[in-house]
Amino acid sequence: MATIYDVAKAAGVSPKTVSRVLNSDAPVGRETRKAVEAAMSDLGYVPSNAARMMRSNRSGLIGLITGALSHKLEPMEPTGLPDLYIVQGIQRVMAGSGKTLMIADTGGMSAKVPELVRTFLQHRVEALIYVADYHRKVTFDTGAGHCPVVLVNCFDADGTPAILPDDEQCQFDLVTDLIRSGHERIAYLTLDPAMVAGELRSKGYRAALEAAGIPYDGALEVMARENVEDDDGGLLQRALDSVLALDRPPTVICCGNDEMALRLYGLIRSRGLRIPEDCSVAGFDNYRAIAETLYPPLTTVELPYQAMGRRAAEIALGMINGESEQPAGSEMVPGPVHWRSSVTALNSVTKFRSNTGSTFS
Amino acid sequence: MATIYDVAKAAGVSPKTVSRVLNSDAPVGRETRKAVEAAMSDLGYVPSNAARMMRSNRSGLIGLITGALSHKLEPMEPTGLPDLYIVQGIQRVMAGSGKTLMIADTGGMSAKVPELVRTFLQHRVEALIYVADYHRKVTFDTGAGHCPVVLVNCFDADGTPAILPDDEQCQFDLVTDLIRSGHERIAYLTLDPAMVAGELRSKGYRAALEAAGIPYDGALEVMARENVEDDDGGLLQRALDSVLALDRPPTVICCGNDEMALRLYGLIRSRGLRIPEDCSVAGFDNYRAIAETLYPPLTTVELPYQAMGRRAAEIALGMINGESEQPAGSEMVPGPVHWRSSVTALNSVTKFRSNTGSTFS
DNA sequence: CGAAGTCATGACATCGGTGTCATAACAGGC
DNA sequence: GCCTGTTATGACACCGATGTCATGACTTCG
Repeated sequence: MATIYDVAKAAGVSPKTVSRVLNSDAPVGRETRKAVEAAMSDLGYVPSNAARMMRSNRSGLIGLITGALSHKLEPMEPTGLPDLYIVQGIQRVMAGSGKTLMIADTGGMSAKVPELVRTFLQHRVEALIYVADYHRKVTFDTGAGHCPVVLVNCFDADGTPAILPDDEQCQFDLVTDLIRSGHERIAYLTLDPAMVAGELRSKGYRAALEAAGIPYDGALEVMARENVEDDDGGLLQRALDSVLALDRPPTVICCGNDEMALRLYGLIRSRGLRIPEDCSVAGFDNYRAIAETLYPPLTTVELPYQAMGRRAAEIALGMINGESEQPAGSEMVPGPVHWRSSVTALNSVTKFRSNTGSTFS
Repeated sequence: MATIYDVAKAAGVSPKTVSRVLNSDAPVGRETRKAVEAAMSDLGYVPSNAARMMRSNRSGLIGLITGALSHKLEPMEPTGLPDLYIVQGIQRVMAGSGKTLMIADTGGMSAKVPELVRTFLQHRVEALIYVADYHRKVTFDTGAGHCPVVLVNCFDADGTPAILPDDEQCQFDLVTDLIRSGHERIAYLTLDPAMVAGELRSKGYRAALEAAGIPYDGALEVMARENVEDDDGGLLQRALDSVLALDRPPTVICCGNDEMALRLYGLIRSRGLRIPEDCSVAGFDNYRAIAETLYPPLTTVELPYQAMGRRAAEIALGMINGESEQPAGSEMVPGPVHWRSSVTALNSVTKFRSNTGSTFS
């Protein structure tokens, strides 16, 4: 592979002049420039980033660690691909930034992360972005390497900058919209509260009730999914029956996610109830394969994964440029409520404006 | 960031000795080694790949260019994610090879490819892999840079090594299995033959008939999908009616892909026919969201995208090591037939063994 | 016309590792 | 005791760019 010396010799100039043509950081005579450019193209010269980096100490690389690529990709598995969306968002911002994004996949084994970090540090990446596949707490260690780190869809104990989905705000917005449309008896069939997302969503649910002055009724909030392998759905059935058996049964049932709503549709109908006339249903995730396909289409709320990715990329770039001193800690990104016909309005208000940019479809 | 000189000074040895500890390419005294290792860990030393590369001229990098990450990811869009599967296959092989895979996404704009190639060449990647999103012809130019290139899911005019799905063989296998189960009047509603995949599948269909000694009837092979925006499905309806109206109508209808089969199910039933009793149906792609969900489940054939990715990675590694001189030209990878109940057996053979590793589910 | 400023260019050192060769200490064989 | 061989280590050049400084030619201004 041709070097800058080969080009210099071929053009009859000094290497430094070739360098000046490459970077246009100093004036070069017209004839000289032409000769150099001709030599470069003759020799198929491509400058070496490695050599360039040794002087400048700027690699132009951003490291991205994720497991998004190794997902099973079973299209019918009712799980979105949150991390893939996040990666897309990051990719989009980086593409326009002049930095080169290096993506490394864990292959599903988080034990490989330290090795990948090491490789990235050897390449002197200017920032590291770690994308988790679901909202959770992690420990992310770069060794002693003091490289800017941004966590996405996860957070650690050290206050590393983190971009997180605002599960709480989303659930709050959804329940608030339900209340505005006249619902007061609002059940919530929750995910396992051991999951970060589950706990936050519950908080949002209660906060929305409180903000509206509706007393919290513990009987309306029931765990309906355990984070275990052999969850056969019995938990959901019992949860549904327990809220339907209340003296004042709910007029709407919120689900921990859209998948749960999908199964709930069948259970509710097998109890002889109509959706939404006898019982409204709301989900969480806006997993469109479910939400738009169900009849009636499902009211749900969306976590803004692409936007999270974009935001993470912006923060990483900002840290590189030293703009933001210490973005310190986590940043929540809320997402829109998708209002569909699985929820019926109980009051006379036929139209209302949400404060959260809800969409109607 | 600490350098090898800092470590040397801290350990009271020469930089070269530190280098020897790093690479264990020469004996080092036990005490010396311990001192060096202590210094490295104290300083959080990480060797610079850039500097290392300058001497060795081996970057340890493989460049991967794809559009897989920027797909729309609409889960209900009846299209698989072939290139994402391919990337997974490549990733898997590379992870075990000691090379670092750099993934660059085109963001859907193929015009950005030359720029990405240039960036990769600047990083002195040892090989370049280009993954296309559907089987097609491309031109892929690395400039004068003589870097090994492997194309996946596409091919060019210059005989660049290419890994391709064996559309023809797959369709051949599927039709052959149909014939074995007693079908002789086999219709084929094709994709637009302007598509590479469409043409190859048609060839496979005809070859299977010929191999079985069944005369080809042009009236049974009808184009049912044009590669245009406003394809409203009318073409498919007319194609179906034309084959059903024949004197000897088909006993089984093959579709250009699973999506077409999905729509065909509805059309066939609206004609008052039962599947598979009155008319069997076969698809192409094994797009599981469709094939496994339909009732009855769809017999179809799968293109082996993951395997293609793995094979491409192996070939790239082989070219780097100079093993395979010139793998020259393209390599076809066949995939398995998935035999499901959308096809009924017309003969008395209840069980048969395919020569192509069919699966039964 | 001389001083100062701009333009175009080259010599040389440097970044952080590693390959080559030299050196020193010490062992064993004759 | 001398030669040869092994082990452990260092000095030094080099990979391919670029930053710094110097140089010579030419322009401009007072």
